[in-house]
Amino acid sequence: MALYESGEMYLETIYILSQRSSAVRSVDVGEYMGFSKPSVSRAVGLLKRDGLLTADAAGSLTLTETGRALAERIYERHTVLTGLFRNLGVDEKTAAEDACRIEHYLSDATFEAIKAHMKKYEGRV
Amino acid sequence: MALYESGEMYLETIYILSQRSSAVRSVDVGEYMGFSKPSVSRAVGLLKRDGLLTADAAGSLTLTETGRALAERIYERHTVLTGLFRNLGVDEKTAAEDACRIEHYLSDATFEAIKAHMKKYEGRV
DNA sequence: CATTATAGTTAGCCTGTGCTAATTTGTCAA
DNA sequence: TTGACAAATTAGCACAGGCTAACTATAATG
Repeated sequence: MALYESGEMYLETIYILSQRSSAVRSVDVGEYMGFSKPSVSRAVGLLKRDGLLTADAAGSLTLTETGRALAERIYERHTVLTGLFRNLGVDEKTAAEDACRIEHYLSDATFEAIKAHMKKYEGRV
Repeated sequence: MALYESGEMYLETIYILSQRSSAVRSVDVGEYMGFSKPSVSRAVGLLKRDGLLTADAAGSLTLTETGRALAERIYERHTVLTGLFRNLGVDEKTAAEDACRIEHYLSDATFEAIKAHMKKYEGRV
């Protein structure tokens, strides 16, 4: 049950939308990500199959413990990396876009090193 | 003629091998990257079609101006990113592996910011 | 000369992940 | 009740980029 970039992006999106709204449906995920309904439908089906989320009768999506943990992991990477790039002088939008692309590919070791570095400099520019 | 991660990796590999050896053949590229001969054959064919490299009768591969420029761009990203991670305390191997994965996904803006930062601290740990 | 090893290509398969078209399902208003 | 819209699904396509199997072509060696 390997999780690829795509799956991580869906989890992260559902996690973010869950914090803004009481109910997250597939159609909301598709709109946020700019993907078609069938693409979301399949992706959600795979995540469901892999035990990372559940859907109630109304189509409202809820991350499982495992799913939420994975989503939080990616989301933390997203925020820390965005912060790193911002600190280096990159504009907010570009920083977030770059973080979004590379957040899936960093090893734990490297991410932890970046995080430690950011912590050390937090509060300063 | 969009160049994807795969194409960039092949160019970078050919560039690296070219600096170590007088002649680089497809089989050398495959061995270095751990890919099969047919995979290399197709990739090289695409790069040839796109004007990024040429092959002589003996099968020796040479990057064109455009191809070499692209390879150097990626290789620079590789070295700078590896240096960044090393500076943060990541071991050489992991730093290089991570650099290898994300070097394709950074915007120019973010990479230039990282490079400027590295330059500022060069000579120090 | 015949055999064998090496290099490259062709054909075709698999998986991930997007898409459109068409269909089902469910709710809500005329 | 029925017609319409919104949400979701199914079927099937495209493309990137790996793979194996099998073939060809060339070079080296007994």
